[in-house]
Amino acid sequence: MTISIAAWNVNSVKARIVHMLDWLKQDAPDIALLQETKCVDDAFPKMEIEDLGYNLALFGEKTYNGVAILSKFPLEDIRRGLPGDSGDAQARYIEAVVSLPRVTGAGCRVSDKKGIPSVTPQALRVASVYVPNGQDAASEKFQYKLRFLDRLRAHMQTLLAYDEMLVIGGDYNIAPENADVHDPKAWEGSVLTHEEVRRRFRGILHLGMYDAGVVPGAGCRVSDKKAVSSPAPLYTWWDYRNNAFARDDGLRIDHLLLSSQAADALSGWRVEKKLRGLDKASDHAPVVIILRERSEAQDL
DNA sequence: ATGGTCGGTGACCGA
Repeated sequence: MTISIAAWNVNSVKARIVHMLDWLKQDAPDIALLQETKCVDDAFPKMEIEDLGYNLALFGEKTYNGVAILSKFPLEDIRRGLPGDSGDAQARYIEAVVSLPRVTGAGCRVSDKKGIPSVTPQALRVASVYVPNGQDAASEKFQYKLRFLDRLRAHMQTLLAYDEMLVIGGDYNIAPENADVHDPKAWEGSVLTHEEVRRRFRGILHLGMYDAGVVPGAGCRVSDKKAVSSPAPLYTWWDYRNNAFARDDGLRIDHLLLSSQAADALSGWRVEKKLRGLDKASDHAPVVIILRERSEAQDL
């Protein structure tokens, strides 16, 4: 059994509802981490999504930001807001524990010798994060971005101490390396490539979070156990302006960061680029990872 | 609608 987890900045859930429902039907990710839903929870199109078999955890606000978790499995221990600044009212972080059904053996046993049912929960914690863009390196918004990243790092440190499968996905608004940028020179000094945000991204990796989009020394992971030796850059965001998508003038700024326990289960990573090419597309494409569930043999 | 283009909002702001 595998589990797919997607991160997607939808740029308004209401403007994207048709694309989103098509995607949820066709791609059917088990878990979807959404950003920039841009609506209050009461206005979120819950029913259409629930009808596709998803449980929802929402943290929205009017006009700006807004994050959500969609899950085919039950969600528990839902927490809204990133710790570290009680005065921060922006809806940019939500996390939850996903109860995974874990079928032991070949899946045909009803119970083990103690009579415990064969389907036992396995903890997976997920979070959807929308890191501030920062606007301009000289602006107050950029300082907020840096403080937010410091808080995110501190919170990740807390979560990593739980020693469980952890996936924090979303729009980080950071292109970690020049290889993640179509034209690094043109983006030099921008808030997406700024050395101060790249330092903080590296600081997060140093804690022990793994970037699912990177195989050390090999570039991007494209599918199960097939790392390409000289991969084409795989971007996740293309500006609406300047015909950027047609020129593939993009950046990789959406990421799924994994604890080692989750990274051990990672078997695939891909960008759903076709969604960016549709009419009325979001400016971001979904990023999807595949986790394979632990087998009994690996537990021993 | 401050250049380009979006989306939400409400007579611009944020990305």
